[in-house]
Amino acid sequence: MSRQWQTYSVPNPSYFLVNPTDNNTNTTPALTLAEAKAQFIHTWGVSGASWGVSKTLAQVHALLLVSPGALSTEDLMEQLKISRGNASMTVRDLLDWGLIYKELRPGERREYFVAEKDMLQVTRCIIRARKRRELDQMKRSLDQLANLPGDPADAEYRAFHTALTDIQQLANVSEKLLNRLMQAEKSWFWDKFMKLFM
Amino acid sequence: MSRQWQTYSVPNPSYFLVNPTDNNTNTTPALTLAEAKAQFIHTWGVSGASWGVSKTLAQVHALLLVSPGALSTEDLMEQLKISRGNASMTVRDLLDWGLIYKELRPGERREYFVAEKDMLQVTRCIIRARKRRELDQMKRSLDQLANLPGDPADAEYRAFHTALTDIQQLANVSEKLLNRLMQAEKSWFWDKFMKLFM
DNA sequence: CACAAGTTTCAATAATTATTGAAACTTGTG
DNA sequence: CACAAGTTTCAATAATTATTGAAACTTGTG
Repeated sequence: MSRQWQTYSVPNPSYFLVNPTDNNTNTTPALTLAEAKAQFIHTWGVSGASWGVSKTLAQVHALLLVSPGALSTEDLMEQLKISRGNASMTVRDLLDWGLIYKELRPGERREYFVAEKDMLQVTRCIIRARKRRELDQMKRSLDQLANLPGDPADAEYRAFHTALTDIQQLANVSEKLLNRLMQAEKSWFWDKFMKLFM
Repeated sequence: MSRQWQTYSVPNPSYFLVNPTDNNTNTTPALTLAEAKAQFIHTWGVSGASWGVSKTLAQVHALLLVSPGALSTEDLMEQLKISRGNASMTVRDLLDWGLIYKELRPGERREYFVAEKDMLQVTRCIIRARKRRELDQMKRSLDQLANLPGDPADAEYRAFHTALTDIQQLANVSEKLLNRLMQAEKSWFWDKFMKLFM
């Protein structure tokens, strides 16, 4: 089993080939489930990195998302080939984001983790965390700059003031939109929202 | 002049103090315009870094946004204290994103750059570039994985398949929402959109 | 309270990403 | 076509960020 996971870090070009161990009949899948998982984890890691999260964080999340049961720190270390320290910190981050939960098993000291599987909920968690880190932080900085008094006849001042108020306006709209998305009920999301926008 | 810009790289705590060169009457601003600009450029750089763009890219963009006229590569280098190579590459990136324009002056070989000042347009450019880099890229990878055939009685397979189709569904909605936002006319944006969401 | 079975922390290090700066290139003009 | 005034490229380096792994810590149990 553990051999199959090595493709997490080094994606294997044979993904795109027919599984060499089957007889190549047209009913067999081109990918085994384990290969597909590995590829998904890789993809999710790359996507995560292009957002601001570390590759490992995204990969742990991906692995838990596609795992039917809960996994322990030990499992994560082994399957993703990461160190104990890394696993511990990553898991803590994911708990903070609200993307995974601890699962305690009676009589066991070891902790297990399950992913939040409801994608709408996942989206909310991500929006909440990123909004706090990026938008709210920025709004605070802008507020004290936008109403700097100055001479409206000065082109330098006008350019500055216009740019800042425009950005503030945009930030306000974004904030409201994000708040709406976060509150969204499943039904609201799929009904009103989807129908409106398509 | 050039001394004032040093706060771009090392934010100066005196931002929050009354300008020591004025007489501290209550009609004088707490910040000079140059200080406020420097602080804005710093803020925008930090925000940019928490998205996926380099600090320099965000700062060049910020500087051009608050500059009433066009600036040359030389101006950018001097005001942001960056190297010629860095300025050249950053400017090219910003041109690619569509966030700035070249301004050619008859009889001069030197190139000048102006920022797109319409924030709605800026938003569109950013959405377009990021969507292409992140969402479209991901969708492509997921498509080939989501319809992997398998045994629906296998919990491993079910978990994988459910997670992937859920993510695809979410990606589709996101794509449509982003497309809508990109098409949005100014009037549509402020009327329909803002009113609906507030 | 000693110990076993875990988890967390954090300094050192590895990996990645951004930046510099000099050399190569481009382009218009006498 | 030589030169001046710029721009671009890219290998070397600096700066930043992620990861390791060993030591410190925690917690439940005999």
